[in-house]
Amino acid sequence: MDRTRGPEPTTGDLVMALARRVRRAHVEALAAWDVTPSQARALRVLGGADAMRPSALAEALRIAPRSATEVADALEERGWVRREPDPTDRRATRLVPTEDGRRLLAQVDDVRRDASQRVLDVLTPAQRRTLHEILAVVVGEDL
Amino acid sequence: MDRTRGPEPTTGDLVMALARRVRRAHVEALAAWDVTPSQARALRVLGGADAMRPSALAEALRIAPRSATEVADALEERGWVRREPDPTDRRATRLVPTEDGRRLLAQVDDVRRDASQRVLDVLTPAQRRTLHEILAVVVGEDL
DNA sequence: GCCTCATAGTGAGGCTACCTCACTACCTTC
DNA sequence: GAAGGTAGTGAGGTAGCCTCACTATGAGGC
Repeated sequence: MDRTRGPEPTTGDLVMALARRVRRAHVEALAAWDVTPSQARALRVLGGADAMRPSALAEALRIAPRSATEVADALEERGWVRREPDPTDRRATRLVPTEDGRRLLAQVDDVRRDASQRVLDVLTPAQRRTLHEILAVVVGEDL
Repeated sequence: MDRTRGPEPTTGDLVMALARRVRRAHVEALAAWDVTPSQARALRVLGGADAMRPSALAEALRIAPRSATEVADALEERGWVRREPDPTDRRATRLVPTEDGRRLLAQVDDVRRDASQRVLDVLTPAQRRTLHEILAVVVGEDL
């Protein structure tokens, strides 16, 4: 027995620990483009459709609508999305990725893929596959 | 083909997504004790030893020494750890969990375990075991 | 047409959990 | 006993969330 160690970490603890490493890898990898992980995440969701309302973005990202406004602000400021008035509802706004945004998305996606790969490279390919599958089950559709 | 979806999420994305859910479950579960997840995490590490220096805590948690000071402040303020002068080095401080701190740790650990279990309950027991094992390999010793 | 109620987005302000940099007090070594 | 390293912390900053309150607009009943 090793009395100097506390209770065993829960699976939740391990998830959190791994997430911190992934986040750091992403931050580092994305720094060159002046993109934060949450901006990249939002851009990835927005890139999946032609146009999207902030509220839909919020739902997909599982964040508060107000927070979606915030990330949209950041993306707009950097020229990666445009805000257009929704022709069918004058209260609403459509978030539309710009050409720059789509270009960035393509580049950044590879970089992020590499970064998380590096964090996981102590695993065998089979373990990586299994991990991915199990996570996909828990997480389901949206990020 | 579903043209409305963007690139497939990387394993890293899935880890981050799951981590957000675990974090929320923890926040919710711990709210009753006025403990934040990071405080619980630190307390768990501190509970594994009789006394620990802030710098050692920082290393175990993989955060900057300055940030360890911060979480130690929070734990001390709530009466869960004491700062004692290190008798062997007058620059140093020893962080020592109080009786209250150890009691809290015991209670909170169960609550956290339940919370992460709930997030993962769409998985079969075998999948949960596999997930835990694989994560343990990646994360290794420290949180 | 008007009234009521709901909905879309955002300003204001707050929080956690990190960070770097600069500084003081102390230790170690020569 | 001076030089250089180490322990902890004050000051100040950031990302990424949150709630609450507000405005502008839409939609249904009468």
